[in-house]
Amino acid sequence: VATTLSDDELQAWKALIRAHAALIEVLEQELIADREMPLAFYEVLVTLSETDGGRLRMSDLAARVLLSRSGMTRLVDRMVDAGMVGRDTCPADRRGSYAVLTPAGRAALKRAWPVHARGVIEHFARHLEPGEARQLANTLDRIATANGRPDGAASCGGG
Amino acid sequence: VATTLSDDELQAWKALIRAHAALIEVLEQELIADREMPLAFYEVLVTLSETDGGRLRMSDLAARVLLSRSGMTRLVDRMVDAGMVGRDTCPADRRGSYAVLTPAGRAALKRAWPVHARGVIEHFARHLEPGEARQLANTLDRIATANGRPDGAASCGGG
DNA sequence: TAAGATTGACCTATCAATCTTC
DNA sequence: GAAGATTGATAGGTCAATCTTA
Repeated sequence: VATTLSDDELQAWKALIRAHAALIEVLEQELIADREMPLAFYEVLVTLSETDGGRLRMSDLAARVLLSRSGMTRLVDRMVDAGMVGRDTCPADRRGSYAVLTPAGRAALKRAWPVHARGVIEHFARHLEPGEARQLANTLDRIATANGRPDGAASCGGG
Repeated sequence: VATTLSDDELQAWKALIRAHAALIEVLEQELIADREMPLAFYEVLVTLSETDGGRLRMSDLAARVLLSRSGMTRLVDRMVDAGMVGRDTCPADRRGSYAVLTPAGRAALKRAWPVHARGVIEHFARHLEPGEARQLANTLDRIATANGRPDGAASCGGG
């Protein structure tokens, strides 16, 4: 392992910070402007919609959306108020609680998804040259995995 | 401009989110564990140290560290409490206020920098193959710049 | 009237403690 | 006692309003 940071490496690290900040900011603004929905809501809707039955235990949901458990409790509170998800107890383990997509939640996702996809194309994918997307995905996935966030799920602190 | 998102593009975008989250988390934890300093303090110390005289107007500092003006006021409040920076009025424009590195701030940066650099090597640079750093810096800088965050400075909302 | 900085009100995240169930 | 979820206390951020100076 090298003991010094090359200029390219430092530039890459700084560019990662800037690119991330810029993208999150613009995508969130567009989603709020078009659909009055914060990115956090969108992430939860997408994550639930990818599961069978549109339901997930609170802990699992928190891990996939990179949030603490208590943070997820509060995020789901807000989404329940907005009518997008419901809560459901699980018969097998009565400690547990499910977050479940409501029909309104599915409808909201259906409307929000084109807005988000267009934003990702416009602000991110459009600036990649042929082959760069694959290369970028490869590199960043390797880094994420090496630091404990493989593709499928993730662990996150919180109580 | 394409109207659909390829799988590679979507994977790259998701990997960017995960890599960023993982890196920020581990680097912040290490800096706090070793130096009891949050990453935000570190960024301010580095930014000030790169200027002539170790001083910068509050607005300039906010722009470079990607924070709103009010956010920077509060961050500097905490750093003044910690003894790392001071405030100074500027004689030319008495509306303005400078944040200035104190000797203790310079000393804190001197101790924190090796910790941070080691973390960036260990968790980021170490996983890049030869040439990848340059490629990554190039790609991400292009995206950041296209979205309004060129290398030098940045604009940020806030009042 | 506008610009720089701060303050007030509020939002959303975390950590630690708590409640319920296993 | 341990695990899932929630709640209380608190940290740190934004926006809108305010104060001072240009």
